[in-house]
Amino acid sequence: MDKSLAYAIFREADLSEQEVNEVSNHLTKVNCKKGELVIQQGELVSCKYYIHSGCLRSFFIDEQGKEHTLQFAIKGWWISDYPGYFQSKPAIMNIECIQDSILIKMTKTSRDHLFSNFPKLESFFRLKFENTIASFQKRTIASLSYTAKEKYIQFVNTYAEIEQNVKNYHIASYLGITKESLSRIRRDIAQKDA
Amino acid sequence: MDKSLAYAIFREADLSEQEVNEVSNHLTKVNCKKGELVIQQGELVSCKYYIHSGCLRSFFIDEQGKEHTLQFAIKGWWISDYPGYFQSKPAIMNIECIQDSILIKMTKTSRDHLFSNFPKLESFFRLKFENTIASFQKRTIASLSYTAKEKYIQFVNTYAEIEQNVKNYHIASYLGITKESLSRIRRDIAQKDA
DNA sequence: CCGAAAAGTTGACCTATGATAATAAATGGA
DNA sequence: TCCATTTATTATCATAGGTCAACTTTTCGG
Repeated sequence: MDKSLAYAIFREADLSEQEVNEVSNHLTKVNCKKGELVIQQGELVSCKYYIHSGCLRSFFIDEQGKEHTLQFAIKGWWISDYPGYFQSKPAIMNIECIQDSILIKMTKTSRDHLFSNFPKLESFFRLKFENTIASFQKRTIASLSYTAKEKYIQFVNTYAEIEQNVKNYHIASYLGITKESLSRIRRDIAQKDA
Repeated sequence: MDKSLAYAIFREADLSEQEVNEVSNHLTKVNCKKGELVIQQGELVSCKYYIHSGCLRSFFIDEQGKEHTLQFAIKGWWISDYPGYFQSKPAIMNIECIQDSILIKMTKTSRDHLFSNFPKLESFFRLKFENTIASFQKRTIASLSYTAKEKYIQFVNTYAEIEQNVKNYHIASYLGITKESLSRIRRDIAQKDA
């Protein structure tokens, strides 16, 4: 894959030219159309994806057939079904392209190979993981203590860029409420502002 | 600190005797009484703790003064305020000893030092982080799609050992419901079983 | 072993959010 | 540009879980 892309993705890892070359060989560029699923519930998870452009979401479908959005990912983020990816198991969620996107794919095999050869890369991802964990703790706090309205306001403030790229019913399913409830919340907010 | 303890904590890291010695110098054993707070909301977070014995929980207090439990930790687990720990910032939560415990404390400084000298340790924690992230994704799924009753049943099944060590109102606050609701759920389950 | 404090339960009532259904508005392909 | 489809809104009614308050049971220090 194009070296300049690899360089951009791992900028903070401060790789040498030699290292960038090697890493590039393990990455694949993937064009993905709106609506495509790059990971499907039940299928073995073998990759994670870096979003070069576009927008994706991970969601799962419960027994009643309802969708629940776990995560959105935009430019610069990584996304995968982590329980499946880390343990090479079937996905418990789907990952859907919600806008035409350009993705950089990294297989688990490549990753393991790179980790053992380039400690810098392992550090790079360890740092990413730390941020992910901190975010999850914050989201858990929000989910335990905020009302639906507060969650929505926080979401909009924290992820303004994402908010502009996704449907309201996706946001609702991320917040754990129905699209109708979100609609009421939005009306309340609009009224108060007026 | 006692080398055999360090050896046990990092068993999977497969450290050499030399490495165990070095690591030991960076760990401190702490005895902690039931009720003590090892981390307090608002104070700078400088350590994470390994639980050698006993039980702890992390929780935060919202604006209405209500407690929300984020995590429990028993023998073999690590606990900290991660947003604070990773970024050396003030804690957004409290960490309380809910049983007399023996903890092994690792400062951020020690950790950073050890990571740069022992890649094995960085791998060790990277793996832990992966498991943590996978667990968080699963918890998020539960919190988005399960009823209170289902969450409780899953909790008991997943964390039987913890369930025996903590108060019901702690479990309620972990599940995001009131102690009264949990009480009713438990009655329902008991009735069905009878 | 006792009594106070902590933990758990129960009942009556309330409220935020869900369910359903109808409608309105926005979007996008021919 | 138009129409079909998708998305968003609104209204009505239902319900899971919250609130408050009284009461019971358990725990634990003296």
